[in-house]
Amino acid sequence: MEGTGYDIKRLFEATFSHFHSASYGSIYPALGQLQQEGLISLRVEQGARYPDRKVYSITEAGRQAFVSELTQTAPSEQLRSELLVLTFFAHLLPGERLAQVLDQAARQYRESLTYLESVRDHPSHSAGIRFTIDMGIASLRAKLECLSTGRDALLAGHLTPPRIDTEEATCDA
Amino acid sequence: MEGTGYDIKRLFEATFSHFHSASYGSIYPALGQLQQEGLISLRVEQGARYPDRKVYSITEAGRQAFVSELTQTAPSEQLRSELLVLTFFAHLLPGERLAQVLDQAARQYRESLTYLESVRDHPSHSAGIRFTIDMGIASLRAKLECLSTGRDALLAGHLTPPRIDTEEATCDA
DNA sequence: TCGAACATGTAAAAGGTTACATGATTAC
DNA sequence: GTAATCATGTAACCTTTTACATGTTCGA
Repeated sequence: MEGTGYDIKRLFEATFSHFHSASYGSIYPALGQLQQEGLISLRVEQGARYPDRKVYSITEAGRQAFVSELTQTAPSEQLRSELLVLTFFAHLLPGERLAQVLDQAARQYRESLTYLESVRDHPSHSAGIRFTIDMGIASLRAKLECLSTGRDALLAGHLTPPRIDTEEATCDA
Repeated sequence: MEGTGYDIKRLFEATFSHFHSASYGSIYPALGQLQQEGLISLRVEQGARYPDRKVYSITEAGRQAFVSELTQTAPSEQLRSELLVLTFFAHLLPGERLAQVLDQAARQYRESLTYLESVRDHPSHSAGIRFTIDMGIASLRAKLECLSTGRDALLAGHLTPPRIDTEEATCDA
């Protein structure tokens, strides 16, 4: 339960990336504030190598505040998918662009999926972390399947003028 | 292709809700700005009933700008799930709280799913819209399945002290 | 030697929500 | 009569990202 701002950034990129993100611009100020509030403590490592490391650890007060926060707040969930905005207006787009975007999305999903699958069985992972990863995996697989099932219907309905009730995207079955 | 700010809000709530959201605080200023830029035009309906309606329509310039926007930007996707943050730290939480949160999430997912399934086959929906809905449906179903499969493992691993390598969340199989 | 990784931070700008302020109408 | 729906908007606030600024060390 200790680490630097840099470590936190890496943690976000490695383990949180499929459900949360944070940049240095929010991490470093937050660490400073938490320290002032006594929720984390600071130890400076003046290593011979690299710049000074500011290693933060959570305090007992911090742990309590964290658990209290997790316990009190109703968990919200927000997503903002420009991919789906795009497909929503698929009829306005040139078919090539649409195909390109769908394929690019599939590639990214596959990449994320591969990554999550590769880290899933790390023995150091708690059940909670594994569950979190499983949710990501399940969701990605579903989206990939939907993408591959719906792709042709989307592109086909595209070459004809946008007739609304002739084609079927059979992802849902 | 015309409507009021109020209509847009409803559209977001009804059709966009599973992948985007917007509040009046962003819709109304945006409409004002778009109008000044000539991308949408304004017609005021002084109906006998209700306050004046400001009905906006997209202009030809606006349509071009919109398509251009959709074509140029690489679609980003960001989600922020406090539910998964919570499960990530499941070992810190009292079991009751965890169960309550998981069940609440399942309820919300089921509700969204029911809604999406109910609107999916509207004949007025284009293939693009249907695809968008299908992605939502697929994703929700996967998450629900993962929730129900993983729930017991998460809660079971919970009563014992957080031993890390004894339990299995078998959502991924 | 050159790029990636290590390491910290700030300031400005962007983007968004919440809460407020107002008021008619319609359905129960 | 009272709640929901219709309808518009602003201002303050909050959160977050982006871009900047700086410098070392390690591996190829």
